[in-house]
Amino acid sequence: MNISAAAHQSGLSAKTIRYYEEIGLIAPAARAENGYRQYDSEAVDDLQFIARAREVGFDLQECRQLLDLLRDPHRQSRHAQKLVLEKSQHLQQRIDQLVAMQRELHAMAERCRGDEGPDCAILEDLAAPPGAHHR
Amino acid sequence: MNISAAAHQSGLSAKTIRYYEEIGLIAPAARAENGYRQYDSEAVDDLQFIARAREVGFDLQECRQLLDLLRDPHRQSRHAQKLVLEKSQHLQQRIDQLVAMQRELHAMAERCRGDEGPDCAILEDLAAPPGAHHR
DNA sequence: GCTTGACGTTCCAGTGACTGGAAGGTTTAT
DNA sequence: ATAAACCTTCCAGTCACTGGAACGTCAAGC
Repeated sequence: MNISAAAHQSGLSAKTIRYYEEIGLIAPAARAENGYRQYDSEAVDDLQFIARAREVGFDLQECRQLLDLLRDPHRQSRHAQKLVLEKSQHLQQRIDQLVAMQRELHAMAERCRGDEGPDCAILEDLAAPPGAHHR
Repeated sequence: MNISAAAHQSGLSAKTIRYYEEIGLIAPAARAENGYRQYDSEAVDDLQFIARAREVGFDLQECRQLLDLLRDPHRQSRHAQKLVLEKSQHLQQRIDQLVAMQRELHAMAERCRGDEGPDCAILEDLAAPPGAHHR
């Protein structure tokens, strides 16, 4: 299987697969006589595994750890669970942050008349946020 | 006022302020005789405006637009509102994404025993996500 | 006057996870 | 023969900084 088929099957781009190989996240692909990379179903499994881990929010360093666990017959499932739990907590924090931002944006947009005139609650808020105290 | 005082007042780092100057987001600061950058309260206002806009999720390109609006006496508040509304919608999409990820992580962690053994629902899920159909 | 430490300056490199593009080789179909 | 759709490598750029080197400046204490 050539790289673009592997890309299609894994949902990654060919560029991304080459990049993963370059940084050593996956083993160098076998090569055909013409120099083209060849992928078998095991290689595609790895790519899918990574794609899936990326989708749920793991960075490449964490993908590496997960792959290591996947390949380790003596692994302990609590190690994987720890990774997931930590990621889940970080994600929750990030979500809380974004929700707070979103609320502020929403509140700003509400207070802005949004007309042809120059008076704008948004710009005022950004210049002197509500709750900031003046001298 | 030297750069570190301006940094303190705006909540940005000195590095970041120099960077903003370098990319032309803010006007080059006045210089003292010794070459040190000098900031007056107007300059600090700009920095605070940017810091605030960054906090609610605007990227530097959008900060530039907001600053342009702030400085334009003939601005129309609907332009600012449009920026905020679009940002708010993007943010909501991102939040929805992250919440979906978080739910999946949570579900995975729940199903994993998290013990000393190698059997791990997490790694299985990542290898063959629930809902994926096999050949 | 000397040293020390905390400032300030510039410039260069690196981050993460790709993405785009150039310049070229290969394969397949027309 | 030629076009298109692949593949290859390598280099540069993205975004918003951050770290560090190498150097100049300033204020305080001895």
